[in-house]
Amino acid sequence: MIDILIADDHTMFVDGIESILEAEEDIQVIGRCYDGLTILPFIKNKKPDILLLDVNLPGKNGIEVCKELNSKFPSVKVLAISMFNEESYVSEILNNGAKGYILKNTGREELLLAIKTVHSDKTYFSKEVTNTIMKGLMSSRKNGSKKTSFFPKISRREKEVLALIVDEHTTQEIANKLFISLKTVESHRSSLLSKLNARNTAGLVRITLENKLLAS
Amino acid sequence: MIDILIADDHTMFVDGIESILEAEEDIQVIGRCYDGLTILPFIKNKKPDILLLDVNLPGKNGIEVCKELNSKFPSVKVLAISMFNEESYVSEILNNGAKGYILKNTGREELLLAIKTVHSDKTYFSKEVTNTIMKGLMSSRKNGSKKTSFFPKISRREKEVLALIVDEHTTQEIANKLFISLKTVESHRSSLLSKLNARNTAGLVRITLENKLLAS
DNA sequence: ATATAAATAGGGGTTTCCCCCTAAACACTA
DNA sequence: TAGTGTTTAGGGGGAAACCCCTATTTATAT
Repeated sequence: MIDILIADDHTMFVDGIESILEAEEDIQVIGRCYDGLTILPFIKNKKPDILLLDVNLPGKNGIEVCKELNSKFPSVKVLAISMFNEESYVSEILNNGAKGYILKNTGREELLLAIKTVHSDKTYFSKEVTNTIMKGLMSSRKNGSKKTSFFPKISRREKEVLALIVDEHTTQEIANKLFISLKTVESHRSSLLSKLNARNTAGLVRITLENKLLAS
Repeated sequence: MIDILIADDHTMFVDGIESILEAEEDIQVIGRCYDGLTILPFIKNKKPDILLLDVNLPGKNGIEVCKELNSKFPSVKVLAISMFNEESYVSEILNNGAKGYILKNTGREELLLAIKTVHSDKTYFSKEVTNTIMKGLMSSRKNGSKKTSFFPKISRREKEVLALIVDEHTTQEIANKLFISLKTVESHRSSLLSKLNARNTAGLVRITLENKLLAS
């Protein structure tokens, strides 16, 4: 019997997966989480064999959850599920211990196959995801991993600054709000300009919104 | 018996809804479409009572489908389903004949209620969606405008300047590009700031992208 | 344990943005 | 034809952004 915990904020989707899995005799859904914060407390009580984990979760996103899980409860295998076939998501959650990654547009059969594969301690990636990873690898080899649509990690503080910039605050206002010096904020701004490959504030805002860099 | 056609590109999601609806005796899923292009041909053959329509569809998006459907097959009632609780989506698809709008994070019970409500020729909106619409209405009343956006008209030249600002060009560069004086561009910038009620360039870009002011 | 990255902060300088003001030429339209 | 809005353009000034540089302290990861 494979015990499964589903974590996704879309109730309808959770219901759907559950309905699919109900038909399977050797699979059992032992819990549902609708945000990132309730996952770890749940796992402290009951240990599922597999966590079906949405990458984009409110509260605490899937990547962080996966990271913590991997260090605290490494016996729980994570199968990541996402709407988005984006190289950044895929590589990041894989680097944090996920055993598989499938998209929400994969069917019933593939879902079951993925669960069983991951349960037998192998890794599973759907075909589209594999392609994406390969493309990502290839482009990073070509350009030395700089230019193409993938951004270096933006730190926690940089994100805070970025959010305030997008929200029309000036550097001085941001400094006051975060209780740090004007120069420090300027420092973060300049890191952001370079990391996001932007020329000015306009670019910072555009790139942030177009790539949903603050979503989570 | 209520005949239903599901249109969503996420197979797993379609399977899920189908599993939920299977348990209902008076509801029958008569078809599935995984993109926008196959919906109308399907409906020419079999006429469902209700179309569960994802707003974001590949091929042809939900709004266009809804529009065509409303003129060609007005007997088919559209219940829109979306990941996103965004005012623009909601109002647009409602203006094109959808009878209801629910989010993908609504549960099994609400899905069934929505289907039955729409089938009895009434409209159904989930609570979150209702809130969004109300907010949209209120903000548009505040600034007193005509249709979709609640901003004063932006002139042709202003739009050109705005587009270049969003594209990270400086005032001087814009002046060169448009063969006008620096001061003229500054003049346009200042009109834009005041018309869009922005404090600075960051706000200009954010408001432009969030309201899709350059889409047209 | 020791690189590596992040967060902090400063000096000093240039460029760009934003604001105030005015004002002419043109185009639409009531 | 008078009025409204658009596009053009200027002077002058202050604030903000951007750029170069260095440098310390503190997490984090290998």
